[in-house]
Amino acid sequence: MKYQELANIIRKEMEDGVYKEALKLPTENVLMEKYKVSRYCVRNAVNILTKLGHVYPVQGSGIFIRKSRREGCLSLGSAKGLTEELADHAVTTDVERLELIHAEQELAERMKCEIGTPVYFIIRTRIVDGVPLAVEYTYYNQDIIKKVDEKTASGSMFRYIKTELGLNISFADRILYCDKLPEKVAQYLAREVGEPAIIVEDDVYLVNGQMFNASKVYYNYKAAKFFNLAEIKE
Amino acid sequence: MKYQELANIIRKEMEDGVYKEALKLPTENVLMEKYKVSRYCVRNAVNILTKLGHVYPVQGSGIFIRKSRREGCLSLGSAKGLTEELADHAVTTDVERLELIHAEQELAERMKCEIGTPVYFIIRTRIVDGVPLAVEYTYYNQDIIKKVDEKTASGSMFRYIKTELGLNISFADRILYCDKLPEKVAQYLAREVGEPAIIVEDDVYLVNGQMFNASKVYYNYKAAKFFNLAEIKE
DNA sequence: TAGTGGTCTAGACCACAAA
DNA sequence: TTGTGGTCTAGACCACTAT
Repeated sequence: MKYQELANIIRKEMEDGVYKEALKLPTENVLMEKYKVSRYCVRNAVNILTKLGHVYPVQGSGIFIRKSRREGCLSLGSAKGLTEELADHAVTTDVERLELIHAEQELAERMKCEIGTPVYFIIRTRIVDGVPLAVEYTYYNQDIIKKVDEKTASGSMFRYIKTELGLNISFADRILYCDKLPEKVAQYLAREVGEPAIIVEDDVYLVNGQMFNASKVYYNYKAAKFFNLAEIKE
Repeated sequence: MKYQELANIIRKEMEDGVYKEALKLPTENVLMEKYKVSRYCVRNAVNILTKLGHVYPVQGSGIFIRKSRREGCLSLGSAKGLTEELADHAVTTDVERLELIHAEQELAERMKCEIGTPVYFIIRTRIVDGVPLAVEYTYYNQDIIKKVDEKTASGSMFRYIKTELGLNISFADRILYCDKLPEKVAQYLAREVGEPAIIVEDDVYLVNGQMFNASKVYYNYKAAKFFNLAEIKE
């Protein structure tokens, strides 16, 4: 995909401060000329950067660089796993539990699979720079994710699924709410029972529309902030 | 915009159950033929529906209808104000405070305006179906939003800004985290001090890139859930 | 193999901002 | 008035799914 690569290139240039002076990207015409691509590619690349919150185009005026307040925040609009998202930090993982179970009715419904489907059930504590950040309760459909062992579970599951298994992840349904920290989770996080906790539930799908993963993650409310870019149309 | 209208039409048809049987939308070719538009329009319309989480296209296979778990949730990816978002419910608003102040340094920085700029400061309690859902602390740049009175503040500010003032809202930076409910907010929400609360901070921009609104909203954790669609690319 | 959505091109006109 | 991004068209080829 030319436009995805172009987006990466421009992103890199922005990080290197190439456009810091101008506060803008070059015009579409200049970008077309510079990278010898059609306007379609340029506009798609800019769309990607816009969705990521790096720029905003203004009709008649230019493509402005945005400085958002996302520093230190986890992204709600893109999901690539904690390991990649916090690549600048030391992320370690304690696998508290890893077993192959069979989906009973409720789980089968959530995971849109048959009752009795083999499913990996994993509990992990994610520790960032020495501080417990989150506890994940997560399920993987074993018909799709054939093999998970302690070693893979202690690393980046997303990377494993993409590069080792060659599967293409597409999108995630995400529900977010707040509740009091239950006892078991409080222990994993080394915090007090009844404290506030942010809870994020994800349903994750492949490009072919198959759901392969469901999860419920409790975040340490002192350590976790989230960022999102909301569109307002019409 | 033809494709925005087309998206609305298809959305309407989906609501009316036109494609319920097939579980899919018609193919791009059929949609082009049916609505006499180019492929560009069809694909843009489908993109809108995809971003809203209503469909997902699968290469080689079709455009599938999605049933997400968003029922009863507030959207994080689109921001159109509580009044519109909860159009099915009875939303009432108590204006606790409304005054015109002048931005001191900290506020001026956040709102990207000069120190001393006149700014409306508003506190509102939003009540949904009789239950206090949220308390908003919000600031409007008076250079842009010329006039706010008690009456407008007790209704939909977004609708007022769009239809009365004719301004085009574009996007919002959104930060979300969790904390213990402070005393004053607990009173407005009629809940206990120290309970969990979801806090959402928005910076809202016009299409010309001007920031006109900053807000901090405390949600009743028993009543508020949020939904978002996360993309996973590369 | 036929049909689907994904990528890409070239070119036109429109709406808005800045000079 | 000029230059910017926004919308729209027509047409080509690619990648993937179904059969």
